Parts: sequence; C-alpha cells; structure tokens
Amino acid sequence: MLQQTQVITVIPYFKKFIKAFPSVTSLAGASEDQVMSHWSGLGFYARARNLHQSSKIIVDQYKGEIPKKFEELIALPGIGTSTAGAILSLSCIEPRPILDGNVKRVLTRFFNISGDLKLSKTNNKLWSLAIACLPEKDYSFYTQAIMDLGATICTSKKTQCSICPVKKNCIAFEKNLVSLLPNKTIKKKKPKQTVFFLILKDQDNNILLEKRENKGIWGGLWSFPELGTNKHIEQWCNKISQDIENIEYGKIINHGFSHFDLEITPVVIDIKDTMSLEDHHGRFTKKQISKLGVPKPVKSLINQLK
DNA sequence: TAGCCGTGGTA
DNA sequence: TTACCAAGGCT
Repeated sequence: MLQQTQVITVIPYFKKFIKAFPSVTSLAGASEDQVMSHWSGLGFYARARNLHQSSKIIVDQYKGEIPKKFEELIALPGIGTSTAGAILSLSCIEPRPILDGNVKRVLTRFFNISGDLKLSKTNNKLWSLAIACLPEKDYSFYTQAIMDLGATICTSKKTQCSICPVKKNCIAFEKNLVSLLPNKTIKKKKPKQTVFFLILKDQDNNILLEKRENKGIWGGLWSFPELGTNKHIEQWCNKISQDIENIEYGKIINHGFSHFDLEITPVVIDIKDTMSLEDHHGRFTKKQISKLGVPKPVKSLINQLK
C-alpha cells in the first residue's frame, strides 16, 4: 500500500484492509472483488492484484508464512528490491538497503549526486551508497530513520536543514545545493483524453457496470461502459435496452492520472425494460456496488445518483 | 529502457 | 490553476 503513496493516505485503507483480511490465509481465500473493494480509491490497483496473488503463493508454497529469504520475497509479485529490503530490515531479519523516494532524496543531497533519477546509472550509484551506509548493527533503526529523515526534515520542498541531525556532513547543505537536488528532470506535457461514461439505470435503480481487464488503467475494477464520442450512444444502448426513456448529460469531470488527464462526460440513460447484459457486464444496486472495486470518479458518480 | 500505473495534498 | 510528488514495480 505504501508504494508511491504517502503514509497519511494509506492509514485508513490499511486499517480497514487488515480488519477485513487479518491473515495471509484470509486474504488468499477472498474473492478478487472483495479485495479490490477495499483498495478502491487508493489507486495503482495492480498492487492489490499482486498482493492478492502473493497471498495465494504464500499459502500454497510457504505454508502461509511470509518467506524470509530475499530471493523468495522479490519473486513474489509486487515486491521488488526496495520493498523486500524494507521487509527484511524493519523486521530485524537481516540488514538490507532500501531506496524509496525519501532515501533517494537524502542520499542525493548528502553525497551531492546530480544525475537524473530516472537513469539506471544514477540509481545504481544510489544503491551502492545505500549499501555502504547500512550499518551491521541497529540496521532496522537506521532504515526507519533515513526514511523518516526524508519524510520530515529532508523534504522535497521547505526543507528543515537547520534542525537536521546530519547537516554537518551534508555536501548539499555545505554548498547550498539543497534546493537543486534531487535533479529535476523536464517532464513532458500530459496528454488529454475525453470519454463518455454511460450510466444505464433501470426503473428499480439497478446500474450497469462492466468489469475491466486486469491490465491497463483501473485494471480489475468495475466501471461504466465508455465511448470515445457521443455519436453512437443511443445505438450502443440499444444492445442493452429496447425501451430508453431518457438520456441526460451530466457535469463534466476532469480526472488526472500520473501520465494523462481524462475529461469525463457522464451520460445518464434511464431505461424502462430489463437490461440485456453481455458477459463482462453486471447490474447492481448502489449497495451491491459498495462491495466492488470501482475507480474514484465512478464512486463519486454513483453517490450522486438518486 | 522508458512508459505505464491513481489519487490526494501542497504550494 | 498548474505542477509536483509520495514507504516502487512491472513490462
């Protein structure tokens, strides 16, 4: 959950998740929809699918106990070098380096590393430094401390160098380079996409959703059917219903992803007969939808419906 | 290798 | 309003 997500954001999700799935075995035994519903809104949904998959592997191959060998950990889906290092170090199993965003920022400043963080050359250099700094004793305290240093004092903006416990040996502090590190890379402008969400609703307030494939954006989640244009909405709906009562355009929603912006036009379609569903479709009440994994804008739109 | 993969907070 | 970025991993 903590991968690329701030602690403060994770906490409520973590609490609910642990309550629903208190053990590896219970997680492994849960349905995909159950797992995704507890991840709904947190983003990066491949993490949830990977965690679910890993729990099944741990039950099947490791008798329900999380493996303690580094090679076995990184072989699990969703666990890479840094996460495996965090697990082993913070659990006091063995000293392993981690290299998350916080540690990268601390190391680039402390050692004045100016390369592009996206390049493997720079990352290899940082991994070497992370290994070199790792103490043999008290390594779990060190690992937590360097992350917390990056999260609280050696922050991206508004750094608090005056109270930093390691400012004495920090090269960036000495040379007044703190605000220039880590190196800022020029980012391309995000492309924009437009989409129409078809919100089909019958007279019993059942809503049509479709399950997305386990890849790409919102993978494995339930969402509204989408069309790229509004030219064939009625034609599309005729596959589902022969008795459309009303079509109404809603307020546009702008939803930003990490690499593109999405402009969503919701279209509410009231139908009077029974929906004819395709195999990846489902018709649900609002209560049923609360037990499914849905993207954030879908959740917002559902809540707005009467 | 570089692009993909969400959402919320901050300035 | 816009841009940045967070306990990264996968392909």
